[in-house]
Amino acid sequence: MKNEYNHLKIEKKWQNEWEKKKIYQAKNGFKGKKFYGLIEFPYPSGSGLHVGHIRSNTAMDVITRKRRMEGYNVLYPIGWDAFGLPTENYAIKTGLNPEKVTKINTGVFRRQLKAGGFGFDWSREIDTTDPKYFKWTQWIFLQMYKKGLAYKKKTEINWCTSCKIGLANEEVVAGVCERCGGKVVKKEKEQWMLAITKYADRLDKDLDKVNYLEKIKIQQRNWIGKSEGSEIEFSVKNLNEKIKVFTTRADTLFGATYVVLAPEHELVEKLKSQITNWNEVENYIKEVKNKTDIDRTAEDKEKTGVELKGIKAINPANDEEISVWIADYVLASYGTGAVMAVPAHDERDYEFAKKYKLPINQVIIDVTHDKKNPPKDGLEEIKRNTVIIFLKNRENNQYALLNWHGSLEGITTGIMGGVEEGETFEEAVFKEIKEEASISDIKIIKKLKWITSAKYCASHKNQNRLAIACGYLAEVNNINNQGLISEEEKNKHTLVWVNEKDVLNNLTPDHQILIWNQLLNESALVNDGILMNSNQFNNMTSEQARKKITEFVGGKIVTKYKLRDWVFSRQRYWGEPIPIIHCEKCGYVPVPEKDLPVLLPKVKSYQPTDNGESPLANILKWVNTTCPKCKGKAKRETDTMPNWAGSSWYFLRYVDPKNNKEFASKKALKYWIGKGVDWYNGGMEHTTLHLLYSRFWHKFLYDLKLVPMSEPYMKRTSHGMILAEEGEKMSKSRGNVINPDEIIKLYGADTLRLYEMFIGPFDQAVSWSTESIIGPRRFLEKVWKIGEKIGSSRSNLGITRGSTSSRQSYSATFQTLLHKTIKKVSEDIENMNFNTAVSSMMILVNEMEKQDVAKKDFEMFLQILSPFSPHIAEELWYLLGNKKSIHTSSWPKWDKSKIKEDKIKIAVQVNGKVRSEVIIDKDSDENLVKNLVLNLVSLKPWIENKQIKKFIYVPGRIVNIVV
RNA sequence: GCCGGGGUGGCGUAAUGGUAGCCGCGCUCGACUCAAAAUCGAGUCUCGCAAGAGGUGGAAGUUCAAGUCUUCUCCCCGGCACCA
Repeated sequence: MKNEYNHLKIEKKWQNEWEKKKIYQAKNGFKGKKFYGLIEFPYPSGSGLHVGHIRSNTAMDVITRKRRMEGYNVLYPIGWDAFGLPTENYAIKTGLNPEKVTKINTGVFRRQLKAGGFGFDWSREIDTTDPKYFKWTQWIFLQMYKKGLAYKKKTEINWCTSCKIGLANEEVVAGVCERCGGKVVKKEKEQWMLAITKYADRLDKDLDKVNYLEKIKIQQRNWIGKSEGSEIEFSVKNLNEKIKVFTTRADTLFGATYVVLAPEHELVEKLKSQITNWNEVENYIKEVKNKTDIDRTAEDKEKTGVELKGIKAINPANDEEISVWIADYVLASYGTGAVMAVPAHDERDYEFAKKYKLPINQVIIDVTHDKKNPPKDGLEEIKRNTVIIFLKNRENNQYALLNWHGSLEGITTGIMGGVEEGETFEEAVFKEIKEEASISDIKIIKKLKWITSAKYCASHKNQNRLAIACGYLAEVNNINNQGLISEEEKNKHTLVWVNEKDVLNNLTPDHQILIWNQLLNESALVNDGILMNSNQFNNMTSEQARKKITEFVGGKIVTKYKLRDWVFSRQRYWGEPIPIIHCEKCGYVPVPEKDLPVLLPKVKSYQPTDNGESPLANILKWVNTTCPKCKGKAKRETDTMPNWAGSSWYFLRYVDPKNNKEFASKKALKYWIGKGVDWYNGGMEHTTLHLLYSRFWHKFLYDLKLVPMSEPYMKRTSHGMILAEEGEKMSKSRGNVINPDEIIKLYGADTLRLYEMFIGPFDQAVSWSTESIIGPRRFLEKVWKIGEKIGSSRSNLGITRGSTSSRQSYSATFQTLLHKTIKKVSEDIENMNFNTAVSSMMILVNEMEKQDVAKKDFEMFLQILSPFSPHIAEELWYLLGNKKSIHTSSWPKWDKSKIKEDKIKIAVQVNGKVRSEVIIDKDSDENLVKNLVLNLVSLKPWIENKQIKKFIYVPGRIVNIVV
């Protein structure tokens, strides 16, 4: 009798069985090889598990299941990152206790994750809102405080004027409060900060030690934003004040024609009495307060600013008097909060200078290295002044270009030539147009503001040339006056006229493309180059000049980071209380470690206060306390920690989750995290904040010798999101959320897991498609059928039909495929190419359907399937007579000898087009292949009566014949 | 705007620089059925009767050979420090 594949029955059955047998619990003996696989623990939101969780959890589940079968002691833990805004906002709205809400939500998540069949070690479940857990979050904060890494600083928060509540950036939508639409302003508040910038250099440098995806390292490095630059002081005229600027382009100092301060810069207030247009300045500062940093620096927005009239600064390089401005594109938080503006060589300064008609002085000559004729090492460099002219015929808007012949064949340029001794640039323009186009009646309509240059090798003269060029736009007054071009010039080049839009398609030298683009649309020259208009520094390279000029003006070379210190305060209820007590006499006093954890008080209302303080500030019974030092009256800190706190060290707690003496024992840490977590997978969206924060905390703990290694994670990979069918984010408000419960009920967890592994490349975003799930489901039904057939067969071999000879041919072809598949799936899992692993198993099963399969071969297939679809694999495994779980069996090894193929089919191309195929021995030599190929009948029409210029044979790959 | 990623059939996608479209969905036709579903078989990039030609967002380039490498350009997605 046949059983239908009933996922409901077998999935529940095995989930219970596994829990009973504890097969996924990590062994605690601290012996043998171990593997710690980690996923980001979920935030238990009210909307339940997202299908995206299933994707990332399954991926690490597949990896850890494979490791377990490879004999590792595996730790694959789970927990809840449960403090946070949504729960608190829900509590404010409903009056329900956030603790209760969290209990309900984690209950839903736990049930859903269990239904997914994940091999988590549930005995180590943690919850960041559990006092036994956050006691240690507070404890680590106190260690930071003791080391001077936690400090108070005035910063700005988003303040909703109508809700009277501090808002997260996310809650500010288009400048207004997300919930009430009220006006949002910046409000100053003293907040706790963590000095992550003290670790900036190590956070950057130590990325070399770890195995993170390259794009993750790049993003972290960019976020940390290390840059070498100079600090230079501009004195304020007639006043004993200095403006310190940070710049990475000290080489352009002679071109600094004004200075810009951030509107918040302290000097602005200081200079108030000297500023003659203070009203205007003050209004501007007010306006800026209502903008976010992103709005401020976005380059598509027009730059704004106000001059500080009455104030002048002195450029220390040339002692020139320059104006001083405030503008919102300068941020107080980066560098020194002031910049020197060099409009000729910085896009933003250029735009600003154009708008406010400020002087623009070129000090760097851009140098283009010709790619076709690059300068050669060791040759003499000859400098030449040149003109490059784009000549326009006004009648048809066409431009004259020269197609060069001889040694310059293939090159197309504008009209060009050298400026002779004693000749002006303009004279050279007229001369060259006359020589090369034989037109004398022209008019110069534009001269390029910048001088640019090109370096190339003039190979016929065996010298390198530096052509210093001036670009011109000229117009023909009267084309009818065109004379005859001399024979000599004709031999050198042909004159052609092309439409404006075709100039770029024809023009070949990069240098001339730059000049053309600049003539049409002038913009700043931002590249390094050679100095000009810079007195004794002329002709230096930018790189040399940065150092020399910084020295010359008494500045210093410094390293700056974009990374800012971490604002650690939240004016919220649902977070870890910051364990600090304010005593009027003693100042800030840390809560003694024996008094940890500082618990959240039980209250009825979670409404924030109306003065920007946390809801905790209203609970006087909790706030008022005694100072641990002087026993006098004192108040508790009412700010709580951000949700990032608990997630900065949670992976450490998993190794010893019930320890109440320390956050984890040394022994457990050494065994499990001796060299860091083995493999941490998470979302790209966590690359800059969570990942960096937890690396920072870990380094701090390492410095206290509390963890054995300076980096927390050995390997970091990332998953892509699952979007709704229409390619949008899934969200309640859009109503396009897929509930995994329904999918599991209808198709089974095995199918859902398999589908999500098959859906597309793991690291990329993909759209959900309920329609497509049927594919993986059909696949599992086929597997079920084949398994049933083999299981019910009497023969141990599992072969029910066929003669001896057909069995042999079965052995040869099928086993080759089987072992290739084992190899591919094994390797694909390591590289997270889950989609192609599933695809190759589908190919194998399609083949299995066509023939009888030996039981032991089918068992090997079940083993490689088992990490993806653990329940059905287990069920069939037992059905075939096995007595112990498939998940504790040994991962199958592929047999190299079975994969090897002697004869291969390769394509034969003629001029790059496939014209035929040929079957050859794998290691045939070229002559043999050539002989075989040239006599192919199917190739005759393509090579007959043609001369074979080249015969290319890439062993084992392809043949290409060039005729 | 800055930083990071991506663009290939109707759809999700595959392809160490070497026969573009494997695998899956959908669709078409056929078998089974009174019928439908399920299942099984055949087909499915475009144009063309065919031979063949064209084709991986667009333009140019390197190469015997480009989806893959280089430059430019257009479009889409993620992050931007108080969402997690």
